[in-house]
Amino acid sequence: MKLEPEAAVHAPETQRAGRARATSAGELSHIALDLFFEHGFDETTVTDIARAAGIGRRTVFRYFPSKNDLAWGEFETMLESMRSHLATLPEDMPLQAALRDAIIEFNRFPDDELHYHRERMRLLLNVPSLAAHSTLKYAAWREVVAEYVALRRHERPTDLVPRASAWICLGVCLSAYEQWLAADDADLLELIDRAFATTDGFGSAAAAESRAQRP
Amino acid sequence: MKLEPEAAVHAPETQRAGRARATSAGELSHIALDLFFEHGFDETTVTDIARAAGIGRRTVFRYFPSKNDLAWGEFETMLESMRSHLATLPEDMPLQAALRDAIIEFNRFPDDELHYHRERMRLLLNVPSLAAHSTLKYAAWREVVAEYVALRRHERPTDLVPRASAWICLGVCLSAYEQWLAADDADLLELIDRAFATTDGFGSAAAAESRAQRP
DNA sequence: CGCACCATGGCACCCGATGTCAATATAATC
DNA sequence: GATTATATTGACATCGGGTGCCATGGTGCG
Repeated sequence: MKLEPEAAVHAPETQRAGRARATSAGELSHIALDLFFEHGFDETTVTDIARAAGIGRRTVFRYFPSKNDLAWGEFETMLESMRSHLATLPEDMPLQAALRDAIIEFNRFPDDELHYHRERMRLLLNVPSLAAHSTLKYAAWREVVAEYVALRRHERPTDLVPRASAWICLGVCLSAYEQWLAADDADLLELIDRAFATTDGFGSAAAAESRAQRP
Repeated sequence: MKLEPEAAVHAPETQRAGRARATSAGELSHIALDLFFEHGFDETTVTDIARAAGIGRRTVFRYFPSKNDLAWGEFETMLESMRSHLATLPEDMPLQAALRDAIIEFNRFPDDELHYHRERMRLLLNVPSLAAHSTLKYAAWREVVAEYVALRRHERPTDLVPRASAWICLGVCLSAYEQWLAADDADLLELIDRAFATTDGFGSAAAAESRAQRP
């Protein structure tokens, strides 16, 4: 599983002065993940990873800001492609349909990467320190959703509805992921679809009722 | 703001052999929060907190498993009361209305604690390390919701709909909290109500559409 | 009193994370 | 090919959160 060098760096950086990198973020992340799978996340120290990659411990932190980020790999890149995918959707597409489409696309992986992706997600959702760290990643993901909802509704991304929509989308995704990890023959995309349907009627009755009760 | 000794300990523990506790979890949490408010979370070391409380650093970790948990205080106790509140709701109450009711109750605070609660939430939502740690607390909260939804739907708490519902409820709450913190004259409970309404129609169209497309 | 019991806190230690700095390697330019 | 600009690299050193260990100190009871 060879990755393009500099795959994680945002600037393509065709020709640059100075010493060439000894490794790439993608490569380093894979080395770390293999160790995590084999020995467990907490049992693997950054020193172990550095040794396995043949670089210095300090250098690991130059590629990834923290040990946690190693497990997340190139999430930022994926976020960016979701953002641009949303931008291509037609204005007249219903908002919910657009979100569903973008989220399904975000979670579509080639067959040969599915197993790897599954194991990675198993770590991210089950290892406490990783699950904790994930909040920050999810916030970035929600921001993408909120920005789109705000655009479509002519509001600010910080307004209530964009924010709440983003949270709901995240919840839909993660509950689908949880089911996916529990049943190894499940289809992730179909689960996301079903989770989306859960929001049906949710809140409307309660909110209407409440508005009637409190003048 | 004096707290009962052992307020955080589940067993009431009337008379116990052995040395008496030097402080209580509630008291310690308040001391820590005051320091966090004044100097910032990251700038406050556990040693500072221990010194302010007049106890040893090691002892702090005996009351709270981590520095993060100090900021959360007695969340588990609040969870427990939400669980028992849900248990008192009539079976024939619509599920969404029941959830809305329990969540509103969970977030009702006496006026004199509102300011304190606000500052605490501001920390929890904005300090990165606390926001990260919150995932684990939210998971426990969602578990309470999922258990109730499962009970009402005769499913398991790990099934898709209970899990997704719990996520949606959490999202509703947190987006309301965010608005509340941004506008200091806002009414938290009303914001939660409005956020609940956001779920209206969410997903239903998209999901139906999708089911039609994929045989 | 003496005993069992439990909280305390000092100490050493691990590990993740960060700043500094000198050595080194390479690309572009002359 | 030599020079220079630019980055990488890793060896320190340091800090703070978290943990195991164990002696010590306070409490109630027989």
